[in-house]
Amino acid sequence: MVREPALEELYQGLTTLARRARDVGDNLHPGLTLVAYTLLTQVDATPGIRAADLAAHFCLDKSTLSRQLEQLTSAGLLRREGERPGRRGYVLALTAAGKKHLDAAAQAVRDRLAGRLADWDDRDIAAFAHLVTRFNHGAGHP
Amino acid sequence: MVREPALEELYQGLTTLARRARDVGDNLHPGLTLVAYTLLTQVDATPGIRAADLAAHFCLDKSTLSRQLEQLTSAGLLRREGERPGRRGYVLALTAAGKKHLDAAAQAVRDRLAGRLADWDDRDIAAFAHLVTRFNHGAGHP
DNA sequence: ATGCTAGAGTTGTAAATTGCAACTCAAAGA
DNA sequence: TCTTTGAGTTGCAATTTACAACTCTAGCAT
Repeated sequence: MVREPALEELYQGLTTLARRARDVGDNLHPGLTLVAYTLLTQVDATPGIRAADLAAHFCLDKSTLSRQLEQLTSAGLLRREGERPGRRGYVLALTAAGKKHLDAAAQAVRDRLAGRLADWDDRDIAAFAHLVTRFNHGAGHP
Repeated sequence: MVREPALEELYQGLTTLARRARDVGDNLHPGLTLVAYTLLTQVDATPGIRAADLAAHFCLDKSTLSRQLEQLTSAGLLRREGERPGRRGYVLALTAAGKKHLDAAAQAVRDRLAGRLADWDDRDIAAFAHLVTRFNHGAGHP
């Protein structure tokens, strides 16, 4: 198999990435934890999303999400909207403050990331982004 | 800028990856935590590596590594060898048992990952692996 | 309608992962 | 020889997470 070495390299790279995440996250979006950033981003990108959907997306326990969403809610960044007919639970949405914080953090992320990838060309960045997205799509529902 | 949307997609993908890491790791290499797997792999791949080098590589604190290496050592997977002249600290190396566990885990990883990427072609996998590696190389020393 | 089932969320509890600060120890260098 | 500095350890606390047991209620079948 030609792909075996590549699989190994890939997994090693992904695990390294994962273990560095806290450090990178702290540097990249000051003021917003990695947890907060990922949740706000996902809520913003997925209208009508509920806590259970977030749990499935990130492969986390309901209880973990419950507590983290509680924090964001009482911080005024997130809001629980009414239910949707045909589905239980409540729908999540950003507050105006949440949207503002997320936008600022996203801008900071783009700037920092652009700096770190200054010597990459546009095609490589786009390819990398698409591959990561594709990888994440396949995962989570094995 | 054309790259702005790609940067955003990339970072979102990377953070999602990071937050799923525990779950993925548990599934991928049963019996070895994500921490243990990453450390053993790195020690195996980098002869003469020391604790401080690992800390730098993973952007973690010395104390974190100290404790994690202690666990692996007392589990009989890792061994502290003598010092190297001109450099302080001691050199880490896998024991026979550590090598055996790591090899088994790596095989499991390849199998599982191959299953998850069954519909990818070899070129995409290789490209993904190289991009991740390149990204990790750039990071950590800003 | 009535009642059962199952999905959504919360809370109690415990474990794992990590960082910071203060420390010891010994090697490098002046 | 003596000072500096790098490597590692330990005390402490915060964060992140899972599992289990619970409540509540919407949806379904009878």
